Amino acid sequence: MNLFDDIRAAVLTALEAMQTAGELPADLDFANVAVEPPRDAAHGDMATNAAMVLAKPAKMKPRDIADALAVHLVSDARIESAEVAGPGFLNMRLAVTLWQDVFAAVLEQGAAFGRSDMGQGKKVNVEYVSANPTGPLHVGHTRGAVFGDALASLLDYAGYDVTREYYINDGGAQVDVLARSVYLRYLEAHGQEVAFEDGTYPGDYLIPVGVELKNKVGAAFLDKGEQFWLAEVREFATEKMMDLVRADLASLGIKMDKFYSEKSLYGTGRIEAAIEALKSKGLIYEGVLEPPKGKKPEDWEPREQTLFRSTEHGDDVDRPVMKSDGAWTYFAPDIAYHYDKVSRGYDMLIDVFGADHGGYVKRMKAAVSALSDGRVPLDIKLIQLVKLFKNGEPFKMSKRAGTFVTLRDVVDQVGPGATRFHMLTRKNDAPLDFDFDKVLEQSKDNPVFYVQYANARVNSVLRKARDAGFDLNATPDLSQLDHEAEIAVAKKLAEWPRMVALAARTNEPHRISFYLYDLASEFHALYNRGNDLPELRFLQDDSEATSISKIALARCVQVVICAGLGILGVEPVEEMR
RNA sequence: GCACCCAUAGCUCAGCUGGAUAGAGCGCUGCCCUCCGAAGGCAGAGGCCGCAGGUUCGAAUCCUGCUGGGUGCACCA
Repeated sequence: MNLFDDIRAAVLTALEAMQTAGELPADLDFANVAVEPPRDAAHGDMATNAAMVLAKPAKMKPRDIADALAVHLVSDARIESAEVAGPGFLNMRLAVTLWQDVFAAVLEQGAAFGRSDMGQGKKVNVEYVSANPTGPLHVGHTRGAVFGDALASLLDYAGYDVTREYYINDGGAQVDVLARSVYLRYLEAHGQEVAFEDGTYPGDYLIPVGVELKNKVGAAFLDKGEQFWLAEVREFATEKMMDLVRADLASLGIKMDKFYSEKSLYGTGRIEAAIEALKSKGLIYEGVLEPPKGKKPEDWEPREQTLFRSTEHGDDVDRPVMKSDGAWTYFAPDIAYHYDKVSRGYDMLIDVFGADHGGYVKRMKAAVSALSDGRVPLDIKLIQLVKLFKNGEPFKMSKRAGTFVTLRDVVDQVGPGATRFHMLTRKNDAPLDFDFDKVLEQSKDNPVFYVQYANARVNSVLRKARDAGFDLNATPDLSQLDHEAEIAVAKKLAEWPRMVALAARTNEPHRISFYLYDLASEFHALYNRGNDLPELRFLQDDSEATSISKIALARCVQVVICAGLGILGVEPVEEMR
């Protein structure tokens, strides 16, 4: 149920009535007619821009259209008044029963209130994290992980058929480095002194892997050349690292539907098939690229390479898919991977990348556009940096100094819920401050706490109601909820389905966080007014019936907050301690 | 040199794909809360939406050009 859609439908009906009455030309496009909450509540409950949008095509004055439209609208029992304002806005006041119906709808539909069918079951693939399998996930990955996961839930809630996917970069040189590093730990496990040179991973997390390798193969790899053990150690180490990654993700409540191995693209003809697909469209050629203007790489020299004509699909320059020595570039498996996603029948692809990968956006979009003949849109969301703070002081990370903060460090210190919520309090392309202390602070300026507190307060109300012996299964008389502060809550609740649709359309889960904060804020305001106005308190000692209806309102708030937290992947807290 | 992202209150940021007098939190000022609705409440001040043009009934939002910050720029993944 979306009240805004309902009222928009009423506006369209009125406009059509005007057409039959000859008050408006017959051939008009109503697509741009919108019904929105007015910025200032004093203007009314809802506003439409219909008169302004239609003035030009109808060759009429906005006010004339608005005046006539108002007459038609008020004949609808749901619309109490319609007044022309400003340049031609039509401000509507809705019957109070409509807002009370919102409560009824929330109670009836529960968590499904706000669900949308905009996705129409279309298949969406959300690829996120996709960190190299060379170590534990760190804070940088955490934000992308939370974002991608929340976005996936959001799209699911909006009616899409969502797949959560992780691309394992296990085909490149970095897993060889991993294998060599593990080999050193393996030697160490055998009691040898080893030196970690540049180009190896010195992290302690590989020590147990070295021991496990020893337990598995014994002394078999000692005093052997790399060609003897590299492939096997690589395989072993990558698996161990993915176990680590899976466990890290699980600590945040993230479970992928699919892990896709880059390595599986090599030697299976899949890369060749993808490039062939591009070739058949005339988008592959042998050529030499211009050197980049401005600062030229020192070792630049003209080389003939196999190039993808990505400029045909919006890129700035064509991109090499095969090096001059005949090996694939890193871009080639990426193309093959996305070709695979397209082939799996997705209607929409989303990639979540770190902001430092911004340079790949155009070429990836070009590849998907070419491979799907423009059928499948690819949206790439770039995730900005996380700046860590402790006690308000910037917390510098350094791999060498051993002060680099892992995903696990964060989750262990502040918990998965606070981590997730806080990571979603900024839009993805804005940098995020993460202060270990502030995230746990119990105050109004901490949105995590403020939203959780609202839910906990509802629980507290319910507890007290039970203690008072009220029958919580009784049918509430919602017509008693007519105070302006109570209706304000209904209005905020009515925005929820609209907000879900907006957030899903723009792929911006942070909008859910901000909405929840607003809703919590509205609820706390009502609760606080109970201090001065006893008749606004949820529990009315002298009237069980009144209490029951007010408790229904509190439950509605709880339902929507829990639905929202569910999208964000945050567990609601029962009570604040 | 080129591309992408960002620029909104003193600070940290929202801002509904073009709508009305641009919002929130912190900080600041003033009042209230000192027993049962606790981890605060109410009100106020604070703005050239980076700058300059353009598009139209209407621009923080779209276009162009600047300024300033971030990221990335054949063969590395």
